[in-house]
Amino acid sequence: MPELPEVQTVVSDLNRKIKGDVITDFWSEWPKAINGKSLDAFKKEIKGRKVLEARRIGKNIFIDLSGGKTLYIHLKMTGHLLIKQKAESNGYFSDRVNQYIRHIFHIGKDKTMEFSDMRKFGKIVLDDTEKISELKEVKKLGIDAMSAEFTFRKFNEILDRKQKAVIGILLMDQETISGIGNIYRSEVLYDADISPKRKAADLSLDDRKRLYDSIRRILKLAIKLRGTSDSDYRDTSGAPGGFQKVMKVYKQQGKKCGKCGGTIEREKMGQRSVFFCPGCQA
DNA sequence: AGTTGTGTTGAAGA
DNA sequence: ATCTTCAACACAAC
Repeated sequence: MPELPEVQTVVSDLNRKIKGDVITDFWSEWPKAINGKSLDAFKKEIKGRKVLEARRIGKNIFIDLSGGKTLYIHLKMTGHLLIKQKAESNGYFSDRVNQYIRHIFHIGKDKTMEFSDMRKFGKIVLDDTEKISELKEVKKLGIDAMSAEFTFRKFNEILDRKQKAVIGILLMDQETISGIGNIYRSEVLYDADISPKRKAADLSLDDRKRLYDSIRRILKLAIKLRGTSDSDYRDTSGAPGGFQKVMKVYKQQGKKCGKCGGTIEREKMGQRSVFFCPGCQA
C-alpha cells in the first residue's frame, strides 16, 4: 500500500537509477491501465524520450520526459516499480510480490522499469506536462503532507475549515492533505495520542500542534526506513521497507500498548480498519 | 470451497 | 454539498 513514504522512496530511486536515460520501448499485458490512448499510440509517443526528473505529489508519481511530456503513474494498492539491469542477479526479484509484471519500460541499453501490480488497479497516463497537471485527479489533490508549504499554520487553517470532519477520515482525504493512507493515519494519531473519532473542531491548539508534529515525524521516519512492506509494497530493487518493524498500532490489535499497557483495538471507519489504543488516545 | 478481508480511488446513489 | 456504498481486481486466509 504505497503511501507518501513508499512513493518518495520510489521517486528517489528513479532519480538515482534512470535519470538521463532514454526510454527505448514499452510492453504491456494490461493496456487497460493506460489512460487516454491506445497501447500503440502510447508506445510511439514514449519511445525515444529521455527521463529528466521524477517527482511526486502525495501518492502520485510524475516522470518528466524530454519534449515536454510527463508520464503520470499511480500505484494504487499493489503497484510497485522495479528497475532491473540486464545480467543482474537480485534475490528479491524472485519474490512472489514481484511477479505480477503488467508493463515493461525498456530503458537505455540494458535496463527495464517493470510495473508489478497484482490487482491491476495501477494507472498510467502520458501527455503534455501541462495537461497532466490539469488532469482532474491531479488538480484536486490537496497539499502534500511533506511539502514545505504544509506548515502548522496551514494545517490549523484546514482544521478550522473542516470543523465537522472526523480526524481519522480527514487525514486520509487526498483532496485535503495528500499522502497519508490507512497505515500512517493510525500511526500518526497514536503518536499524537489523539482518537481517530475526534472531530476537527474539538481539537485544542495543543492537540493540533502534537498532531502536526506527529504527521511530519512519522512520515519522515518512514521515508528514512524506506516505507512499509506490510504486504505487497517493495522498492525499485524489489526489497521490502523497514517501517513495519516499528509500527505501533497498525494491524497490532489485541497486542499491548507500549505506552499504557492497554490493548490495541481495531474498528471500522468508513469501510477501512483503523487501529488505536483506547487508553492513550482520548 | 465459498466467504471475507485487504486499501486507493472514482463513480454512483442518497 | 456531503456522506455512504460499491466497483475496479486478485489473492490469502479462514
